Formats: sequence, structure tokens, C-alpha cells
Amino acid sequence: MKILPDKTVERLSQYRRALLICRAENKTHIFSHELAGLIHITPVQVRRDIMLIGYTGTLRKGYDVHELISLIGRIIDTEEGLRVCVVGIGDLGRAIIRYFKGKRTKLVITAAFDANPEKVKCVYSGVPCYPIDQLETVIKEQGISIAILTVPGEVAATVGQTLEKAGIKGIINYTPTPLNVSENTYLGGYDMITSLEKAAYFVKSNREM
Amino acid sequence: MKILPDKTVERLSQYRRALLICRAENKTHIFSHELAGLIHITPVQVRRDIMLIGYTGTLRKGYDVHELISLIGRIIDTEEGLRVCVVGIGDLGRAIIRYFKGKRTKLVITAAFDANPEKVKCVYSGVPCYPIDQLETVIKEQGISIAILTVPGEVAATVGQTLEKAGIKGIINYTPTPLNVSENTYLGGYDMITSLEKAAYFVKSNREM
DNA sequence: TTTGTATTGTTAGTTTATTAACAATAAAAC
DNA sequence: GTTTTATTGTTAATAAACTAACAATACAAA
Ligand SMILES: NC(=O)c1ccc[n+]([C@@H]2O[C@H](COP(=O)([O-])OP(=O)(O)OC[C@H]3O[C@@H](n4cnc5c(N)ncnc54)[C@H](O)[C@@H]3O)[C@@H](O)[C@H]2O)c1
Ligand SMILES: NC(=O)c1ccc[n+]([C@@H]2O[C@H](COP(=O)([O-])OP(=O)(O)OC[C@H]3O[C@@H](n4cnc5c(N)ncnc54)[C@H](O)[C@@H]3O)[C@@H](O)[C@H]2O)c1
Repeated sequence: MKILPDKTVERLSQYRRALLICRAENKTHIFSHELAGLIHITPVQVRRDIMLIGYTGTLRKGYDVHELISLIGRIIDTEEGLRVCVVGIGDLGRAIIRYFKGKRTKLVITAAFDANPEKVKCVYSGVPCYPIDQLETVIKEQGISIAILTVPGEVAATVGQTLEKAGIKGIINYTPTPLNVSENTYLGGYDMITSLEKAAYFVKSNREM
Repeated sequence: MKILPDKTVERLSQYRRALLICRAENKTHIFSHELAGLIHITPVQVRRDIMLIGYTGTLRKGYDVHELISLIGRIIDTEEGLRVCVVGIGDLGRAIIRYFKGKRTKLVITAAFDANPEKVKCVYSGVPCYPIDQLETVIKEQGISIAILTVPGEVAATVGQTLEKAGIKGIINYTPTPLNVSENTYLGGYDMITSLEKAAYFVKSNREM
């Protein structure tokens, strides 16, 4: 399939999240305007995205929830799955591991890493925690390709380097430290302060009107 | 000032984060390409954003770090500040409170709420936790205008309603539950699974090439 | 002094993303 | 059986975001 627009990929993920909830509620079909409402966008956008991935719904009946979930899976997920690790098991790292637990079968957190010897022996929501100096070994052994970075900001840059050296293909960086990675490593992540400040700007502008 | 593009506001927040680090390192001036490198965008974009907010740097010397920080503050922040609360003090809520601690003076978390009586008495990183049934009272008393929602998904919709009733103007929803709020309440938030799935799609597409 | 270089500010151009519009048509209403 | 309505799929139009290009110019080097 042709490469999809960035924003469409992002929305596909959101669609799936919403559709999984629908499926859990035994809903078999959904209209474009319903799906749109769930994630606060327009129905046109939904239809356009769905067109882009080559799916067609049934007129006056909507989209088949199961089929759509499965198609989005075929687009976003890989056949054999991708493995993910979390580096830095503080509050944020733990929250993320718990949040992921059991959510996906094709994108699984299989390892955690920490520098603190106390944490290293433990298993968090089913994910074993290894000492940070085994990072490279474990990543290669398990074939992990994506890392979520939740270490303290001061050590983030160093750990980032190590991750790249270990062969990681994508990093989601939640630390406030800018990472310096090579061109072909995907870099994601966002800052909660930025989310808040956007909200603040909106609230401010709204009040002035 | 004319309303700024959404993306520019987002980047202004990121610029400030980077600039604050620079200031801490006693850097007084910064070039567009340096600032760009820190957040992985192009220098042109930096210059354009800075043009939009009406600032001008010094030729061959770059932008004054202090001045730029202060100008971004005047744009994003409000004169008298905005108050923020966190609803649901689990791992994620705590991580957020800690992350914010002391970071901003114009955007301050002043209250937390939880349903668990054990947590209610405590103070988290300087933020007192109130019982959820005092939500409306405390929000009105303290003049809180933005809420960060980190309760379990099952209760999110209900709590969202209450927040709106209490006069909240913006909600950052980190739960996976779609919220149903009125038109003029700002709604933000981000899903970490979506971040990951975007990364996965990228890694997958890259490999196929 | 003159020339060359680095860097800003800005305009115009391009690409990407969103929205509007509407033909097609299945189902429902009459 | 005919008309109306709701909904999809798609194309065309608009808007937003980004990028390229370059004039202007301060500073450094020659
Ligand atoms: N992006 C955001 O919006 C956001 C929000 C909250 C926190 N954060 C950031 O996320 C990071 C983690 O936050 P937290 O609240 O969980 O912090 P935390 O201090 O609770 O956790 C950090 C963990 O990293 C471990 N660690 C320290 N050095 C390490 C190393 N060299 N290698 C591996 N592990 C190491 C520590 O033992 C600890 O368990 C921080 O950088 C914080 O600033 C970002
Ligand atoms: N957006 C994301 O990427 C992301 C990541 C991680 C977690 N989450 C979500 O964030 C939420 C919190 O995650 P967590 O790991 O901190 O969960 P958690 O279970 O540790 O925390 C939830 C807290 O909410 C409190 N609570 C329960 N009912 C409440 C109510 N009615 N009013 C107020 N407080 C109430 C609980 O006492 C608990 O302290 C969950 O919905 C989770 O799915 C989202």
C-alpha cells in the first residue's frame, strides 16, 4: 500500500482504540459520524481516512467494526509483531507498562531496564526488569526494536546513544532532554507541559474574546 | 496579537523548554539552527515562528535567550496565572505532579483529587489531595481553570461532566475514554499507545523499503 | 578598505491536511 | 411501487503548514 499520511496513521490508531471499545459493547456496525464523535473530528475525515486504506462500508449500515479493527491491524501492525522495552522504571515507566498490559498482541513490552538494583529483580505488571548494563544484550537477544525512554533527564542523552548502538529503530522520548540520534531512527514523544500550555493559551485567548 | 497557528503555539512551548535549559547553562544567545537542532525541526521554521510573534534577533549573533523566554511567557502565560488540578492520583497522576513541580510560575498545580480515602490526606510533591466529592467546591474556591484527568477509564466520563459543571475551561484527558464536553471547553490529551503505534508504523515501513 | 561569510527576516511557492459538495444508492416511509 | 431520507465514496476547493529562496547586513578576514 502507498505510504499513508502521518495524520491518518495517527487517527487510525485512535479509530482502533474507539472501535475496540465498541466491540466490547457488542456493537457490530458504526457510522462515520459516530466514530467521528468519539474522537472529536468530522465524519468526512473519517470517511476519507477509511477510503485511503481501501475499505468500504455498507450504505446506510456503516462500517463493520470487526473488519475495520482487523484491517487497521494489518496496516499498523507487523505480521510477526514488534517488541518494545521501557527504560527507567519510575512512576511514569510503571504507569506506561500497566497501561499497555494486554492491550495489544502485535506490540508487546517484553523488557524493562533500570539502574536501581532494588528495582532490577522485580517484575512489573508481568514485565521483568533488567539492570541497565544488560541493555544491549537483552535488546539483541529479544529482538526489541522500540524503546520508551523514561529515565531522569540528566542521563537521557547517554542512554539514548546506547539504545541506538543496541540497534533500536524507534525511541519514544518522554524525558525533557533533547536526544541526538541518527537520521534513520524514528523519534517520538511529547511533553505534558506542552499539552498544558496549549490548553492555557486556548483558555486565555477565549477569555479575551 | 493575532491568533497564532496551533502548531506555532505548540512549538513556542518547546522552544521555551529548550531555552530554559540553555539559560541554565549560561548561554546568552542562540542561533536559529541551534534551537532548531534541539527540537529536531528546521531553522527556517524557527525563524518563521519567531517572526510571527514579532521578535527580532541580532544579525550574526542570534536571539537573546532571556528576551525570548520572557516574550514567549507573555504570549503563552496569562498575567495573573492559571491554576491546574490533577484528578486521580495513581502512578500517572503522581508522575505528572512531580514533573511539573517548580517548572512554571504562571501555570501551577494547586490541587489534586482522588476517591481513595488513603490518598486523600496526603500531599504529593507539595500538592494537597482532596476527596473527589469536594471537587466542585475546591475548584471554585481556588479558581482552577484547567484539569488533568488521570482517573480509571470507567469513571472518566462521569468525572468529566462534573469538571465541566464546576466551571473548568480546559481538560487534558489522559484516560482512554472519549469525553463528552461542550463546544467551548478545550479538550487536549494524548495516548501513549498512539505514539507507539506511529513509531511501529514507521519502523515497519522503513524496513520494507 | 574591500571581499567574503554567516545569519536574519520575509516573500513566494509547495506540499500536506481539511472541508465542502455531491453523485450514487440502499433502506425506510408512504 | 414511488418517494424520501440517510449514508457512503470521491472529487474538487480551501486552508494550514512547511520549505526554498533570497535580499539585507553585520562581522570577520584579507
Ligand atoms: N514528557 C512528559 O510529559 C513527562 C511527564 C512526567 C515525567 N517526565 C520525565 O520522565 C522521566 C521519568 O519520570 P518519573 O517521574 O518516572 O521519574 P522517576 O525518578 O520516578 O524515575 C526514573 C527512573 O529511572 C531510573 N534510572 C536512573 N538512572 C538510570 C539509568 N542511567 N538507566 C536506567 N534507569 C535509570 C531510576 O532508578 C528511576 O527508577 C523524567 O525524565 C521526567 O522528567 C516526562
Ligand atoms: N494516555 C495515556 O497514554 C495513558 C498512559 C497511562 C495511563 N493512562 C490512563 O490514565 C489513567 C490513570 O492511570 P494510572 O496508571 O495512574 O492508574 P491508577 O489506577 O494507578 O490511578 C487511578 C487513580 O484514580 C483514583 N480514582 C478512582 N476512581 C476515582 C474517582 N471516581 N474520582 C477520583 N479518583 C478516582 C484511584 O484511587 C487511583 O488513585 C487510567 O485511565 C489509564 O488508563 C493513560
